[in-house]
Amino acid sequence: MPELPEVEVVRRGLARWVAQRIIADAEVLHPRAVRRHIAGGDDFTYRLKGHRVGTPSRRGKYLWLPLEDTGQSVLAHLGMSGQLLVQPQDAVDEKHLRIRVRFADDLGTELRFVDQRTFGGLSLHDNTPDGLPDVIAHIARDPLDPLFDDEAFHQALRRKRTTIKRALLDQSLISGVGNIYADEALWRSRVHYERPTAGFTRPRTAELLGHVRDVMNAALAVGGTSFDSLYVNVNGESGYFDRSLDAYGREGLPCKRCATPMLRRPWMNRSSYFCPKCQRVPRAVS
DNA sequence: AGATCGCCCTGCTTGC
DNA sequence: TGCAAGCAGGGCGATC
Repeated sequence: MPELPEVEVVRRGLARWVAQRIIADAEVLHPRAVRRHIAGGDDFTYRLKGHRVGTPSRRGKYLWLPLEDTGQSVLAHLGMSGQLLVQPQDAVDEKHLRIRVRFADDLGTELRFVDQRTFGGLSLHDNTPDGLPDVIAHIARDPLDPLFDDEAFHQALRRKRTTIKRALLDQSLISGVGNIYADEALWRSRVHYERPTAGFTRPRTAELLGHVRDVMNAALAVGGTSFDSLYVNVNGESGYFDRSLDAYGREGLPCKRCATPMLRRPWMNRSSYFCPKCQRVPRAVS
């Protein structure tokens, strides 16, 4: 499942294989894949035609392709199962192919949005003066963004009446962190997922942010290897998840620090994995 | 107004 | 073996 590192790998692939190409045509094969484009699939297709793709950008789990000289961008979110693939034009359609984009050149490849569960999608939006699609203006900078403000994040934690994992998944506070990286960073920080954020000290916030960055950079380094010349790879089954995770999915397995069996707890209609010894449940706060 | 909850979706896994 | 429930879960809109 794509989180920030996987989306960044996709962005780099698009920069290499799609940037500067002129769109000849697009084809929407499933309306849900463009549900965020309010005017609908035909309008989406019409507005892409004839425009040159600029440099792909990313914030958190969102990425976008600017259309040069339009002030607009094609926004993409991969959701749970989305892939952006650069495929030969004559390759057989994927079972869950949702959108196809053809180019006005003779490179012989096209861009495909493939998505089994259709939680993701593409849409076209005006850019803000910052060059950001307007509908994601509320998304915070991500922890790999040089302009991410650590101190502002710490102060936001102090102000909130919430718990740390909720805060990590709140894309308006910090973006790009999903369930997996949240559990990994919390394990590395020895912090329980239900610890109230209001009591976070500056050193604790700093350590947590450091671990978020470390685990994302480690994933990014591995994810980069799964890229090849034809694919803009978003392969959730690639080796990283099996080899490098310390917490996520390790229910019943020994903690890699203290050998205590790891636990899984239902949390917000999903799961939290943690070590009951390293990550103590915080005492209730009044 | 900030926090919380339910829904969207499909394929694989699990259990009876 | 077959069917159904469970599970994966990001983001957004509704609700309290």
